[in-house]
Amino acid sequence: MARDPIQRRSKEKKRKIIVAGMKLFSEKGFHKTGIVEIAEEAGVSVGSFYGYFLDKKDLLIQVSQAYGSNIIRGIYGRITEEAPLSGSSHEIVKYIVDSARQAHTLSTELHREMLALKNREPEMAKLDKSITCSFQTGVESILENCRDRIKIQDIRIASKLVTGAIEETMHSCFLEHSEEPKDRIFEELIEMCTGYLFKPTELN
Amino acid sequence: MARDPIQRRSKEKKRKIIVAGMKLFSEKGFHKTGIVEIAEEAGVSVGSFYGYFLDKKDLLIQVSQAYGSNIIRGIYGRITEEAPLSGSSHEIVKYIVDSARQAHTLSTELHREMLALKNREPEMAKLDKSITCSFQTGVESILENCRDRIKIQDIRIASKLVTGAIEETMHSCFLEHSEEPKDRIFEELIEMCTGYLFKPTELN
Amino acid sequence: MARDPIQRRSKEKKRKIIVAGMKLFSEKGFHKTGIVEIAEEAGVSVGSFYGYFLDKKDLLIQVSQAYGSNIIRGIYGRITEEAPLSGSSHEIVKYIVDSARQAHTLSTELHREMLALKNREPEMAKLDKSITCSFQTGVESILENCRDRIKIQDIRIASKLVTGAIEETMHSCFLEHSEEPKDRIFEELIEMCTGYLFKPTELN
Amino acid sequence: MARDPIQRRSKEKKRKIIVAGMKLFSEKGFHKTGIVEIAEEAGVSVGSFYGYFLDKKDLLIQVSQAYGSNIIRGIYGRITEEAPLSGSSHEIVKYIVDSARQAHTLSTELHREMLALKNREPEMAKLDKSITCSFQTGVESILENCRDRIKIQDIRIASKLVTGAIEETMHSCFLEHSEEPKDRIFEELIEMCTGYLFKPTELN
DNA sequence: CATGAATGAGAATTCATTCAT
DNA sequence: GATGAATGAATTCTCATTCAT
Repeated sequence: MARDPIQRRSKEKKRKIIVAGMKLFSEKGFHKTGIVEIAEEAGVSVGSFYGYFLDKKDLLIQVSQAYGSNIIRGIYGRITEEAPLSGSSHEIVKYIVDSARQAHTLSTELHREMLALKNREPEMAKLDKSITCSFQTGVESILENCRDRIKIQDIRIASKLVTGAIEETMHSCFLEHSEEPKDRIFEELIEMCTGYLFKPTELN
Repeated sequence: MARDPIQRRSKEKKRKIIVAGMKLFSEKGFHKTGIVEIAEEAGVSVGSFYGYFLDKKDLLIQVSQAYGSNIIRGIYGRITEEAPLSGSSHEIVKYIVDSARQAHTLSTELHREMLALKNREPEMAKLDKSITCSFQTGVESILENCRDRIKIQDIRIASKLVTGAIEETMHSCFLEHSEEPKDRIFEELIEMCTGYLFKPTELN
Repeated sequence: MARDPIQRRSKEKKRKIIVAGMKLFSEKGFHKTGIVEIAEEAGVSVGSFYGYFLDKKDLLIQVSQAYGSNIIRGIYGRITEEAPLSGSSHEIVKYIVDSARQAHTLSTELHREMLALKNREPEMAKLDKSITCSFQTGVESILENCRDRIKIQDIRIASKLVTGAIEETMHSCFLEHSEEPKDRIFEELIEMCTGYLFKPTELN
Repeated sequence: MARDPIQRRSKEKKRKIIVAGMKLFSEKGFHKTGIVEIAEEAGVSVGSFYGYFLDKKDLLIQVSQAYGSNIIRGIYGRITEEAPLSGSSHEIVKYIVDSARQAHTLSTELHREMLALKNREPEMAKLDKSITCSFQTGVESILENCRDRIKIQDIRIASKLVTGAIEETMHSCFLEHSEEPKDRIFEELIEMCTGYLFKPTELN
């Protein structure tokens, strides 16, 4: 019966467990990390663990949510507000790509693990979706805000496509270690997306 | 001591185990599938399993290899030869996207599981890479073959980008169940890639 | 991860397991005794077993140590202090032989098993050696204490020989069931040792 | 159904298996040696193994018998005939001790393993007994043959005692590696036994 | 509330023995 | 007779979860 931490001490303990989980899931993966280990890392007893979390999966979900909300709040959350809408289409797309880039620099290893589990655990999938979605929504509203310079009809689908392409490129750049220079790849990515989304600039 | 099957019967048995593994890993995931279960599904004794495979991970690798080589041989392998090079740029890209689509229709669930494990198991990652690579190489050579109609400079990087975008779209369409109509998405995908790769057609 | 029992309850549990091991190893031998059986006999879960012992071999070692220290402390340990040094040489040797006899009445079956394993398990051999050694040392110091009545030069080697002969006789009397009357054998044994160790008595 | 080898080829095969068993049991111990391994070492199929032996234990027994009869025939068997009865009592005992010494030089490791199992396997115990017995009987008849110089009354018991002491000393010298010089120990052993068995020489 | 020892179902793996070819 | 692949019971060990203190 996971209790809701009311006192400060409790909250602190729960936080410690989440941090420990984040660290260990990242380092060793979900399946290879044991509860005892997590408790030790958090400086907490096994019993306490079950005071705050239903089971190991529950911890994973909360760890991922913490990670996810970091990304969402920290980066995608502000994507709309700070977008350089007055800039060139190239600049706008570059801003979007850079945002994603920042998000993925955060904690590659944990992301890896989340990805590894989202296909089996519905909670995980939901979370992943909400992260992606928040990115997608951000892009959508940016595009909405410069609808007159936009070429494509269905902003929804276009956003999906573009964010998908960006995400994938991030993964292939950060999780696998491709030989191609990252910067060249990102440039091309921006090129592709700009060309797809925006009307050609007059004087180009 | 994994014996190497020489005789027909043995080969057949090994194949059965691989098929069983493919099925169960797809349905329940690697971690939730037990050896006994696999053996039962294959109509084989546990002892026999260990006659052909070192352990469960060994089976996973071989299952994935089987799956991978299916895709490679069956689809990406022939991508270059059968590409409609004389068709319009749109048709060419459509052909590429459709190939990917076929590959992913094959065994979505297993692919899911492979993806889930490639981040922890080096063997798995290698395999995934070789599949992706075979696709990428196919696209590269197609582009090579109509270089005069191609807009982009670096075919290598462009292929990577395009195959990445296509793969990602496939996954988001087949593994997650997006609400948007698949066909619309694929159309847009083709649009994006065509616009990026090819010079604009005269009479457009 | 064999926990070291600090609290009373834990110690009690560990003791129970050792007793169970002692019993079963004695009755059925090391190889034919399973962990589950041991746990059941001890009234403890399998998990608990692994809480206190690294594995079955670890239990064997600790069982043997317990048994060994019983013998050493209980019998050989006091051999020097209580030896009837003022008695006749025959009485002294009789005392030594009787001590050994007591030691071997204790737990013949387990001793059997220890013997059976000392040739393969270094830990076991070490233990056996330390038991024998403690006996030998005891004999040495007794002989030291009546050096003037002693015939042989090298007390060390003589002790080794004598304790060896005594041990062997014990084993052949207790482990195998010889037909000869034990008492006659022990008498002769005493005779042999006395004659070897001590100068002949004047009035004999 | 262990068949009795009639043809030469069969006999040869069986012999090979026994030799293989002897080697492997010596090297790795009974429990850690597998049937497949034995068959391979013997250059024979697993099926064939079961053509000649009922099970692994059966092989052990036969291996031990082969080993035992080697000792018996080769050494203890001839002990009586070749004893230097005309020599001094010291020479006679020395001859007995040397015989035992030879017997134990033969295959220390296998003997070790036999010892390790004789306490559990009745067949094994029987065999060990028959070896010991053959030694004991040999000693008995030697003593019988110089009864006039013998001090002790009961030759039977005295032989048992003496052979026991000799055996034990052999084991402690060959199986454990005592630091004391072997030759000194053997000299003392001879001393002890001579003193016990024989009347003191007049002119000594 | 906290603790961490206890639990025991479940998982992987081995290997003596059989038997179809 | 010979072969060696097949069998599956038996064994060891792990670890998420509970609960008495």
